[in-house]
Amino acid sequence: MNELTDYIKKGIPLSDDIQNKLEEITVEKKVVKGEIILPENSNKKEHIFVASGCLRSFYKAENGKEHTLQFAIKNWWIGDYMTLYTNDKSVVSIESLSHSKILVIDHSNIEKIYLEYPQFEAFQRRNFERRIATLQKRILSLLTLSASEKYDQFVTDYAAFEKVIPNYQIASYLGITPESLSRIRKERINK
Amino acid sequence: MNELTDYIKKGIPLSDDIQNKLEEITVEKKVVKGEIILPENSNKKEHIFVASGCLRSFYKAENGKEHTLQFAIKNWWIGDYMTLYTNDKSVVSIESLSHSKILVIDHSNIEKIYLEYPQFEAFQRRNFERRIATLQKRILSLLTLSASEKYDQFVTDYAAFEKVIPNYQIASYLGITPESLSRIRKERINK
DNA sequence: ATAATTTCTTACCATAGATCAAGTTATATC
DNA sequence: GATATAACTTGATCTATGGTAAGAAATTAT
Repeated sequence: MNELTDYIKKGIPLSDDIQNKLEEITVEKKVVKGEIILPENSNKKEHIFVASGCLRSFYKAENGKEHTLQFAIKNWWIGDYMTLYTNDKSVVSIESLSHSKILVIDHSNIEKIYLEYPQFEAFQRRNFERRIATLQKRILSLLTLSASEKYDQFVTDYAAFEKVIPNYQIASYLGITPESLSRIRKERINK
Repeated sequence: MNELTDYIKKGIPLSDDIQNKLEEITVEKKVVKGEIILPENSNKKEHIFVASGCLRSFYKAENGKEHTLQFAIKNWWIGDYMTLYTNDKSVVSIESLSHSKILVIDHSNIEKIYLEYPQFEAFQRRNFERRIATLQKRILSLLTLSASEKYDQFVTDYAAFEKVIPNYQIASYLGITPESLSRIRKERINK
């Protein structure tokens, strides 16, 4: 297992001083399963850090179908990056898939911490470099793998969270239908 | 056009002081069409800034097929982020699609500049946030759009570079075959 | 516990896009 | 400018995955 795969599975925990600072200007929030943390079409620009549990961001297409952009597990950040630096309203929704503990930090507040704590800026810069790597890895998967291969990879990378994430959401993350995923899972059992 | 689309089209130019500093520790390099800047299976950890021209990074699958991960145009950064923090050899190749001017900076050198120039750290952190946004936007396209819709979006975002980029590479970026792209282009002409 | 709702499975049919193959046009090389 | 090579097009067929529908299983609410 290389460091990228390791990062995908575990994220990078905050150092104590940064976590303390973040908790100073925000509150660790407990959310329950199904709770919407950021709705679509919101004006909020927020960064969410997952202390425990599991969140997901998803895009709702015009035809009503949901497409999962990201699952965020312990030590991961999640937010609507696509509208962070625009005046547009949020394009994704973020919901909790389990009882979770999260830090919700407004973008303008986080910018203040960057100024105050250069080590946080450095931490995030490296963190973002790894995020770029995982996103590129996913793009390559979408470009090169069959439905069944994508599912294999998902199970490897998100093993611990399979129980929390319903299959239809896994399907929507992989870009396949729930029916196809069901067929793929059947093959696995039979062989 | 929102700021994200704007960023996709133009990138973010370096400020003069950062550009000077980067040129101090590296050299602006001229590369010709077809030149390989970073081969796959290399041990190099390099960041490349495109001053002019067009580069692309691509992954070569076992079956020999090439999958384009990124086109980098003026003011864009390109590199193998997937192996930046691992001991693995580079998984993508980077080549020039035109006569281009680039800055090639070793990862260990760039880390030094981050330490010396906090404003460069801040610049890159924001830059990476936008990168994450564009990558997520592409993932949503791959999840939600038909071949023809993906091509429409590509033409909008990369309009200026259509002439430099051969169609089979556009196809490999969109995750379709050159034959399919050819049929899509035919439809456009007929309507 | 029972009912209501949501998620998952399975079967059958439909289709977007892939593959194969052959020709055409464009680009690079001598 | 002729020739070789690479890129593009077009048609015929194939296939992986999607869509529809209906029932089974699991989860949630009463």
